Amino acid sequence: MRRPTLNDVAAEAGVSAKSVSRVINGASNISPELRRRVETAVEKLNYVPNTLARALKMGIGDTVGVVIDSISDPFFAALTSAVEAAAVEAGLGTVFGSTGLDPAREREQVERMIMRQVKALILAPVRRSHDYLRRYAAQMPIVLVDRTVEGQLFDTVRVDDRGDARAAVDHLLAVGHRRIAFVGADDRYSTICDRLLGYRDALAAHGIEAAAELCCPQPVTDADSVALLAGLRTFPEPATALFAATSRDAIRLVFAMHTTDTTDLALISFGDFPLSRSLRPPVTVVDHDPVLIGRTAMQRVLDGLGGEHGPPRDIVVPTRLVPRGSGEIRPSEVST
Amino acid sequence: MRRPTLNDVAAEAGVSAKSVSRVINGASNISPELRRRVETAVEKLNYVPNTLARALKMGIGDTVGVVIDSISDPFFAALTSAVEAAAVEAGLGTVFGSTGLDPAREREQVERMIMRQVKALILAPVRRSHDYLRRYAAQMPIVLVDRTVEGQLFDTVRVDDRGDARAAVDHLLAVGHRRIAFVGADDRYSTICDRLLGYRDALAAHGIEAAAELCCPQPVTDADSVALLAGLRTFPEPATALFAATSRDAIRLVFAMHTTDTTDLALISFGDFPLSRSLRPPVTVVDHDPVLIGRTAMQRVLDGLGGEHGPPRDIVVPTRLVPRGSGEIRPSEVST
DNA sequence: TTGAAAGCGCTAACAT
DNA sequence: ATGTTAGCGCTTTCAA
Repeated sequence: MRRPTLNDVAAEAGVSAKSVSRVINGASNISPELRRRVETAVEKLNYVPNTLARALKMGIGDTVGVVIDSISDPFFAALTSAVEAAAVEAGLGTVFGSTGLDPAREREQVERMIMRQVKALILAPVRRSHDYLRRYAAQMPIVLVDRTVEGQLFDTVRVDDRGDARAAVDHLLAVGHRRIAFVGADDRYSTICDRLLGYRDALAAHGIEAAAELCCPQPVTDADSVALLAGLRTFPEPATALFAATSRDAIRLVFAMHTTDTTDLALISFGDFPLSRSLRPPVTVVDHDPVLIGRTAMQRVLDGLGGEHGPPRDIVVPTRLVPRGSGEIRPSEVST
Repeated sequence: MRRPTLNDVAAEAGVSAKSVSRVINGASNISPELRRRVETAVEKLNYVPNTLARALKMGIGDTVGVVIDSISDPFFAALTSAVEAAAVEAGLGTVFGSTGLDPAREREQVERMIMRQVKALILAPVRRSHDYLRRYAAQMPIVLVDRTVEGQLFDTVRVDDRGDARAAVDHLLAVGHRRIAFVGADDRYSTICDRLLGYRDALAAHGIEAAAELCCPQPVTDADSVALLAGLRTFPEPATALFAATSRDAIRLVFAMHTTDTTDLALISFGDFPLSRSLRPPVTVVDHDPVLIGRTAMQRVLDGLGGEHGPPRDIVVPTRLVPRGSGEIRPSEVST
């Protein structure tokens, strides 16, 4: 039951511990005879080196920590997967932790990572002060993803939520819509707040006032979605277009629209999703690519590990507005 | 840049290392005065304990390893998330690794886990011999998820792929279909092979021969899906129903069906997916719950850690056939 | 209640 | 080409 150690192997092979270490790590000057004996012993005992001890001795591990909202969120799953792939390529391991959007748990997870001696940290910060993070910034590269924190203290990789949302709403305005609902408002996410600002920017630029009743929180249940949609259509001046703050909101809206046989509302989703092209009409989306963000973040980590020590950079990756049909429905086509 | 150690804290506080250790670990017999001084020093130095050293000393870490195909596969993302949640509750950390379906990489990842002294291992095995795993089974609990390996050597948590697929195909047969296509055949997955067996079981029980041309590999591109669908409908005896081996296949089929305005083919998906209810008709699915599998696997891990040492168990979690419409289309409704 | 010494498994420095 | 010594940061005896 006890795992064999390097010393066990040394004893078995009748050589010194250091010789075993050399063989394991592929040092150059080793007699074939010794190598053979060590390898036999390793095989016999099922020896696997203890990374913990090695990391302890070396002073640092060879893993990067990734702390995100939830691994089951498709956006973060894809981001995380991209980070892992890039890490594997760089010969690094990855350790994940999820915050569940709880600031206390974020800190807990980050400190877990530090305890594990991670070499670098990639973090999707939860809203709140991040002073506690600053002290670790001197010890290792820290790259924020998806969201910023106040003060531009760390490297950040994200999209321009405000500008990209504005562009999407501009698109709806250009088609002729004036009553555009924002669905999925949620204070807990700074990204969503920024998208809301972008939405307002676009309206303001067209001299339209952002009506409070057109700004809706995320529908959570099926009944919610249906009620929300019904509400939006029964105002004196009904909504003719919907801007979904996240693909999750878009998916819920699609459900409600299909349930109620609503096919005459324009819709743009911030974030693509698997079946977006298979709906009728296909859904126009802001393509918000998590893989690109993950890869870029890992690149920054490697730069930092490579000794680059410039000031924190705010890297904004571009998105594309992908018109597919749902965002091009004209208000005149909407039956009121 | 160097991280402060327990000894640094001891020096700062003017006490012994062991006293610091006691405070950190919340030992009982400590004078308030000493505790205060240590806490001050910890705060001042931003000390975070080194888990590696602790784990080394203690002989074992406090994490469980999870090795799966890919974290960006929604099924495994959900499974993994459930494992993580259960682990957090049990005060354990989790380390993930993905295999990308490569047997060599599977072994690499598993050994990485062992090197990190994980306390237990949860693994979605890739097809191939798993003799190498047996030697670790004595050292820690190993629980296989989603797929078995030959010989019933380890605890396993999975669904009855064969039986559940058979039930789904039985459902189509009961509706009256005789030409049912199996879409998504893939030798690399034992689960999919089992589903194919179940498909054949159902047909055989009805005295129907499984036509080779109705067994299709996974469509990979959009063009593939469309061509595949077109092919299935142009046989002398066209397919009237589709059984999708995975939700991924179902999603591709839905895309092809919508692209080609095909609404008169029956479809059942093995595995649910987000928009399944929003399509028209809504998609009938075999509900294959990754969360339940993840939770159950973690439970087995905890049992094993708790010292339970029975023979390996093969735990089969149930699925439900959820009729929503697409699986109830009758062959007479199919225009040929 | 607190501290000193020993050692977990490994490797870098220095022998030999 | 191989072995010896020492110590990474921590905790567990055992003393005081």
